[in-house]
Amino acid sequence: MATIHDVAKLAKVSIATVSRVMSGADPVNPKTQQRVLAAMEKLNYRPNGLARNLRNLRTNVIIALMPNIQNPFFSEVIRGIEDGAREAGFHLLIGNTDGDRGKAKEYMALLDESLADGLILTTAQTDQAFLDEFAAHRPIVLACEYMEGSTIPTVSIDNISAARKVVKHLLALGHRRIAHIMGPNEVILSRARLAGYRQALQQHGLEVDEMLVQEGDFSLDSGYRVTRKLLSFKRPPTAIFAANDEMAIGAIRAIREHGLQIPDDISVAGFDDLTVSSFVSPSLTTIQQPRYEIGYRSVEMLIRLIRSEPLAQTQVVLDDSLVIRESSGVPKEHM
Amino acid sequence: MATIHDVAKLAKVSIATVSRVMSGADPVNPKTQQRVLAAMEKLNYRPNGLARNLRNLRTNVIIALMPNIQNPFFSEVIRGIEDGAREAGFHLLIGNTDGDRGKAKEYMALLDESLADGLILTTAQTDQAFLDEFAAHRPIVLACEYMEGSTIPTVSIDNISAARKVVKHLLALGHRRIAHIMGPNEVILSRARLAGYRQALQQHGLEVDEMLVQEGDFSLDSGYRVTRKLLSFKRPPTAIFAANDEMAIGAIRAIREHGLQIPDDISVAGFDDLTVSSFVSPSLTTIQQPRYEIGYRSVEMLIRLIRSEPLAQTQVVLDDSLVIRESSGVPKEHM
DNA sequence: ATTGCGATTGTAAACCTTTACAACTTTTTG
DNA sequence: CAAAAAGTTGTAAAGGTTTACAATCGCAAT
Repeated sequence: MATIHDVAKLAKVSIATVSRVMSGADPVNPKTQQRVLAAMEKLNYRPNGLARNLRNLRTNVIIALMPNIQNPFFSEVIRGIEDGAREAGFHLLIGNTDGDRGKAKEYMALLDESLADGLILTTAQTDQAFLDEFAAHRPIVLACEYMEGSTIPTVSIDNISAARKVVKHLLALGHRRIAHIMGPNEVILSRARLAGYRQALQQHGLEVDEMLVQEGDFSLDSGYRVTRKLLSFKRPPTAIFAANDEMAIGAIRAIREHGLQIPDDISVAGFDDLTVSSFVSPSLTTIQQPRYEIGYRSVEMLIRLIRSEPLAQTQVVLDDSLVIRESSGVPKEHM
Repeated sequence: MATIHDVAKLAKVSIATVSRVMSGADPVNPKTQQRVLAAMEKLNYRPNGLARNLRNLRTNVIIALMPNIQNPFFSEVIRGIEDGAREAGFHLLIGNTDGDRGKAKEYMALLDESLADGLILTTAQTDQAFLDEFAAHRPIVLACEYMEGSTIPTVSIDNISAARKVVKHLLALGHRRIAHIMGPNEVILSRARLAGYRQALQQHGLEVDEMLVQEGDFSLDSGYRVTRKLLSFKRPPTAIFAANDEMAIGAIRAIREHGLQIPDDISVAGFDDLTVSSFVSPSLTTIQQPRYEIGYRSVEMLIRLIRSEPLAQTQVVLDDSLVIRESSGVPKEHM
């Protein structure tokens, strides 16, 4: 591999001049520049990024941590992050934590080893004190989740009000026995959506039947299993609100296998509006959230942090919207 | 940030000794070691990875390039890659190309800038000559796709025979007008699956009706659109074989909207066996391929290449299997 | 006492850039 | 024509490691 010294020697200039030709920061005599460019071409010279990074103490790498790449929700967020990163000249390192805090910490350590410039967390398991401490001295942005009482810059929707919106929709259709399939309890997001569910019922003067709140893990399969359980009750729910679309699709499968019609016998609503949700049958009532934009805005903020530029806003809340499709309808007794 | 010099000074040793304590390669007097460890602890020392990488001319980063992170097929492959990489102490940089060759080349350039040690391509657009040349001097593995006549190490299934298997299944059920929704023609994989489709028909003594071969782009939506077109024909097909599950799910939607029953009026088969494919209604007949293993084996090979270790095999072909579910059945006229 | 050896540690170069500063050349100005 | 300014280039240090090689020390063997 040719180095800058080889180029300098061939072009009969100093290495400083070669560097200047590359960066374009300082003026270089056009003739000299030509010689240098010719030499670089001839030697097929490629600057060594490691040396450059060491000198600059910058890597132009940002890390995005997510609990599960497989979840299509996150892959759209990633797209936003990746596009934003690209535009600013950053590369994206993706870390899959599988919800494992140890893995997450491994990735976080890369910041301290100068192997990455910043970090985006798409799900904070609740080690809030640790996280706050960590974020105090390092560029970090929290995407998708809002952490009560934290000062970490955040981009998300208002999960509580969004969940409330879904449940109110079901209430307005006439449902009274509405179940909730929540995500893992240790995920902040899950608890926020559950809170919205409770609020809607309470505002409607209804008690929450704790039997109707069941925990899943955001996977298709968990939605399927939990729904079978719900259907086995003496008084099964007339509507199910799942904390994400995947679990809702699992629920749909379980309901159909049970010989019931959607939405005639039972309504289903999800959360996230995955692309597939408008293609499944019945198509899914759900909350559309600006996943791409969440990613894009997060990385924008992160890069400002990295550059020590001031943030206009430290907590960004984006709009969501309820998308009503075939899976939710008036309950039977009301028809 | 404390450096190795600070640690050395505090522990009253040379930087070489500190380095030795970290690497554990050379022997160090236990007492000295204790002093050094204490100093590191006290200063909260973290070695600078950039400096280490520059010195070693290694980054421990590998890049995985894919056309589309959003495709759930790839996210499972990524998991395999990521796990394999982690186990070997490598980090994974994910590059989304959007099928754009320019973006792909940008990522590939990172190898020449010493910012990554190796590359896994999950889809080769056909710039075969360029790719062969590029791979000749750099650690590269091709995952998912087999490139005819290339010497680039590859891990994949036999797409031709797998596609043949699907079509033979449909033929065995009695179908004669079988459509194929292929992937983008410039993707090798798409052409392989098309080839399998043709072979199966020919081996059965049937002509290929070129009207029944339509091109999609692997997205749900393209499957939907193409199917509407197929259904508008005077003599629509009695079965549709889509080159991936997403297009198949799009096809199902279009067929239902058209008021037809699956599989009574028309059968559908996909390719990939996404998790969601067993949850949609009707559940999908498809080809199961070992996505995780493809990723895992690819990275294994790549790391051997990076370490200049010999490869036992340069072209690995893994097993696939046909999964028959609800979406395929006997055509009407045969019932 | 001398020699030799193993164990341990230190010195200094190398990895390849970027950039502050100095130096030199050419042009402009009075 | 001298002096100042502008334009161009070079020198050398710095960024933080790893490691080949040399040096030192203690101790056993002769």
